[in-house]
Parts: sequence; C-alpha cells; structure tokens
Amino acid sequence: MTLQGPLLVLAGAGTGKTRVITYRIAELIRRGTVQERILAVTFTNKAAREMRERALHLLGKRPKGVKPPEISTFHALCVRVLRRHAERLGYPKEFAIYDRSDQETLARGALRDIRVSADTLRPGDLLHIISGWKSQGIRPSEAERVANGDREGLAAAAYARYQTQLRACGSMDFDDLLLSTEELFDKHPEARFAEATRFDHLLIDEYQDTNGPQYRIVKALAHRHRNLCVVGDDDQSIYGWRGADVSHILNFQKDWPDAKIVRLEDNYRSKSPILEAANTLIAHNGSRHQKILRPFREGGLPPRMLRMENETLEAEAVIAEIRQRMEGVDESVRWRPSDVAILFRTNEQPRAFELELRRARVPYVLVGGMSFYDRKEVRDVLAYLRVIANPSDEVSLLRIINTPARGIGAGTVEILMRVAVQRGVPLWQILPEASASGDIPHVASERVEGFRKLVEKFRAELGALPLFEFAQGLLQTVDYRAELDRVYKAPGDIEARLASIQEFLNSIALYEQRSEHATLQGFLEEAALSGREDQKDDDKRERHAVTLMTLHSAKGLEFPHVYMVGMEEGLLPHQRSVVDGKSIDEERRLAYVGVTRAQDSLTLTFCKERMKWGKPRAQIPSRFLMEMRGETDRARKAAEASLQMFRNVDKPAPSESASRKKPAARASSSNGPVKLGKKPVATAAARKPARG
DNA sequence: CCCTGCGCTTTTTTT
DNA sequence: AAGCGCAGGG
Repeated sequence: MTLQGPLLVLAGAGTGKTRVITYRIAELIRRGTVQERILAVTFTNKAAREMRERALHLLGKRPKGVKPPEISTFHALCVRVLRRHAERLGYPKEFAIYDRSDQETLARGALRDIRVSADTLRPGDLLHIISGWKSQGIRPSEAERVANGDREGLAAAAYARYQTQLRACGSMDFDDLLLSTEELFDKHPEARFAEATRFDHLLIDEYQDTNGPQYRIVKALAHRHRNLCVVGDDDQSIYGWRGADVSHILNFQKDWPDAKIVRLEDNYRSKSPILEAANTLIAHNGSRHQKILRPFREGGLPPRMLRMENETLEAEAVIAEIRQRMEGVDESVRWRPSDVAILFRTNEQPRAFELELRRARVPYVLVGGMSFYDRKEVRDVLAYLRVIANPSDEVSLLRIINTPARGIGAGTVEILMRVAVQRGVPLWQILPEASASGDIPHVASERVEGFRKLVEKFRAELGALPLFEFAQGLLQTVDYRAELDRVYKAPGDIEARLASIQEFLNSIALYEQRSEHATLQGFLEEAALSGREDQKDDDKRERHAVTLMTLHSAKGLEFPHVYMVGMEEGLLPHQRSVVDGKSIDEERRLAYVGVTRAQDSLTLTFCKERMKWGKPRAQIPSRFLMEMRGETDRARKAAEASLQMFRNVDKPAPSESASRKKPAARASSSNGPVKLGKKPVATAAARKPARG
C-alpha cells in the first residue's frame, strides 16, 4: 500500500482501524520519514497514549534522544498552535482553558439580568446554543442576526456577554480552541503555512466524529503535502450532539478526488453471534453506508438479555456473576478483572455498581465521569493554582476569594465587581484600590488586601519550588484543612475529601516526573484537556480492574466480556432523543458501539423499575434489545409506548394532569413482563455468592 | 459577615 | 437523592 497521497479507510467496528494508523506510522518511520514529520490525531488522550506506545513498540528499540511521533487530540494540538501564534490574533500567549463547569458559571453570569423569566433559558441550554453557533463559526455580533425566536434572541445577547467575560478572564473554552485556530489559519496565512509545514503526514482517527472547525483545520494542515490518512466508520458516529458531521467522512472523496479508499470488512474482535446481533441492530438505521461485517471468530454464545427488578439488584446480580467467574478453579476460563467492562449510558448509573464493587471487593476503575476534577475540594485547590497562574481568571478568583471564609462577604465582592465593571478592568486589578475607595468597610478592605498579598506572595515564589511542594505549601498556608473541618461534619467525609486532595497532589507529582519542563501552566493545561492523567498509577490499576464507563468513552476499546446495563427506554435510547424523535439513529449507533466492544461474551441487562429523583419508576425494555434479535415489530411497539410515556411525563407542569396520565400511558403500553428469549438467569441464583 | 435549614428543581453523552 | 438559592437568626 502506498504511503503517499490522500487515503480514506472506511471500516466497520473491530476491523483494526486504529491499527492501520499505528502500523502506518511505524512503516513511515521505517521507510525513513523522521518522526517529527508525522502528526496523528486521536479522539482522546488515552487513545493517543496507547497509539504512541504501540507505534514505538512496533519499531522496537529506538535510539535515545529521538522523540516519539506527535500524536495528540485536536484540542491539545490547537493549544500548541495557539501558544505559538496567539499574539497574532490579539490573544494573550498564556490563556486558561475553561472546562464545562467554568463555562456554566460564566453562562449563569451572562444570563443574570437578561432573562425575562427564570426558566426561559438555563445555563446548560445557553451553552448548548453557543456551542452550536461556535461550531458554525458564528460570532456574537452575527448571532443576533441568525437567532431564531425569543429563546435564541436571548441566547444571542447572553452569548455576547459570555464571550466578553471569557476574553476578560484571559480564557478560552473548548470550542474556542478549535475556532481560534481556524480563525488564525484564515486570517494569517503565514501562520497556517508555518503549521502546515511542520509535518509531512497527517493521520486522523475516528474521522466520523470531526466537527466543522476540526474538518477545516485538517484541510488547512494537509493542503500542502496531501499526505492525509483518515480512518472511521459512519456507523459509529456518536457525537452529532457536539457538532460532529458524518458527511465529512462520506464526502472525503469530493475534497480529495484522487483519494484512495480502502474498506475493511473483516471483524477480528467479536465472536460471530455477537457480531450478528450488532449487524441486525444497525441495519435498522436509515441512511448509512452499507457495510457487511464478516466475522473472523466463530463459536460463542448470542448476547444474553437479563431482566432485573431494579438498579440495585441489577448491580448486585452483575457483580455477583463477575465475581463468580473470577473465582473459577480452571485458570483457562477464569476471568481477570481487566477482561470485564460495564458500560452504561449516563453518568449516574455507575453509582449502584461502584457501591456493589466495593462491597464485593472487586477492583475497578471508573473511567471519565469527570468525577475527580468535579469534586468541590479539588476544584477549590485547582482554582487557587489557576489564580496564581493567571489572576485575570475571574471565575477561579471569585471561587476562592472567600474560601476558606476570610471575611470577604458577598457584599464586598459585589462592590468590587461593580467597580471593576465600571472601569472595564479585571477584578484582580481593582483589589489594590479596595482600601482607597471609600465604598468598602475598613475591615473588609484589610482582608481583601491580605488575600491579595497572599496570592502575590505565591506568585512570586512560583518558580522556586517543585510544583508539588509549592501546592502543598499553599494548602498549608491557606489552611484548607480548616475549611474541610468547618464544612463537613462526618469524620469519614473529611477523610475522603482529604484523600482526594492528596490524590490531586499526587497527580501534580506525577506530572512533574514525566515532563521535562514542568510548569504550573503546563499542569493546568493537562488537567483541563485530559481530566485525570496520573497515567502510571492508572495503567497499573487498569490491568487488574473491572472497567466502568459510558458508552461514549468506550468507543475504540475492546473487552473479552462486556455488560451493557440499563438497556431501557429513556436511558438508551435516552428520554431526550425519544421526545424529540430526531436522534434515535445516533442512540442506535451508540448501542451498536457498545455491542461491538465485546469479544467473547455480551450481557445486556434492563430493569423493571428504576429510581428517579428518589421515586421508583416503571421502565420499558429498550427497543434495541428487540431490534438486535430481529423482532422489529415488537421493537416498534416498545418505541410507541416509550414515546407516549415520555411525552406525557415530560411536557406538562407537575400537578394532577401529569400524574394521572402517567399510569394511563403505562397501562396502554405493551409493557408488562416482557420476556426476552430464554428465561433470564434468576437474579436470586446469581446473587447467592454476593454476601459473605 | 457567617451559618443553618427549608424548599425547589433536577432528565445525556465529552474534548 | 442531591445540589442550589434564599430567608432568617447569630
């Protein structure tokens, strides 16, 4: 196969798409291309890490001092590009990266005083609309024009505020990283040229999930050398909600008429009955590239479908079974924890499973979930570091200005903010004048000054100590421990919070260990872009642990034994897509991704009943279960029942009408005890060894 | 200014 | 069930 020119690898699940890229990288290097001339883009940092390792492994021992090929995510790539050229756009060279929760804070602020009534537009909705505009390259000034209806009109106004605020904080959100890079390439051809000539080969994994800006960045970078290799599967496009557009991969040939197209249709991953279920399921999607996936691995059992009473029993049964399989005497059939993955649709689902796994003392890793960096205490520490790195970061500054409480109350902050807004200056720059202006009480202004000096002191000391010690000292000085004692009563609670702070400090240490030039900026950047990157630790744990993750994060991975849990209408397909009816196909692809993760065995579970806001609610088995078995008629009925149920539950305000309609919808549905195939393994039996 | 407790809302996926 | 905003007492 030639290594030059545009190439599209269109391939189904389990055919070794990523391997194609990995081998290609190794082959390019072998044929004499210098590593630094190759750029590969993956969807997640984890995928990048794995690809880097495998490529190096394929090459055997490399001479010392030679850098590995550049493999990164789009976002990480854009950060590097922007750091090199940001001044051209008039941006600061050092900028903070705002994650979802920072964005929400900004959005809340942007909506304040704009909203007519409280529930016309929630911060989350605003962010969604803004993200949509950004992925189309629509700026705040143009948003008013394109805005459709009151809601979007409101959003347009808020968008302008949001963006101004973001800039004032010296920050970018995730969309900005891509958008600004695109803008840079557009307005500054010399920057584009510089970036495009850094590499001779560009390889993109999971191309079906590229959004507009990513697509255009790829074009800009590959335009000169034309050595572009993209790999993807339209059936696995699951990021439409984030602006990903399948047409990018489907129209690849239009952009690159001389492109070679390779189809891979041999599935090396799943045993044939599993693959058959996957094929039957995905065939229900309307518009798709016909692909026939041929099983390479024969034998094996069809997917099992188990019905459980509720989510607690679901977790118990699944974990009990996993434990049982791990305890077998015969080593050849005994499961290792790392052979098993539990996949789910939403981030609240793992709760029950975590509880049960801990009780059964089965090691596990919960992937993603953002749980770590979302913890209050971690965010607080992070906020301190961010303010020290960049005092303009107002979201972080406001977070810590009075945490732990130091006598700078809401009133004081409000006055400071008002002055800052009046002068059009970041809040931080107002602080020195706090004592001068007569608006603020004496005591308060002294405290503000104390806080400012504290931050300044640490800013001055920044380079002097290793980061780890620096952070430790900071926590000590600030006496965060006292804050914990104050807020949390239960001793176990305090311990847990301290533990996560310790874990956070460890991640700083690990970052320092693995980077040549460890800087606070660098650490913050990593933290923002990749969630948890304490890789050494993680790698070790992953080898001996059951994996818990969302279907979205499972993309690209494979496991001998897979459990897809919560296979219910409202969860998969998610209630939201059932109600707007539009994105059911994407939910189906999501289910398809899940099924095709399994190598040897696949178990699908669903519950009769599930807790929602503290109340149990009856559940309908997912239509996808029936579709998988070719029972299209029953699937359609489940879909109808589901639509009726959620349409009624969702729309009208509480009170009588809704509560009366709910049971009615349920009674008319084809629900009842839906038996799927062989009798499910009795939960009681599966549960037997659970407690000891 | 700080803390507590009550009531109200919450309904997806992620770099 | 849990997090947030708000009112009211120290």
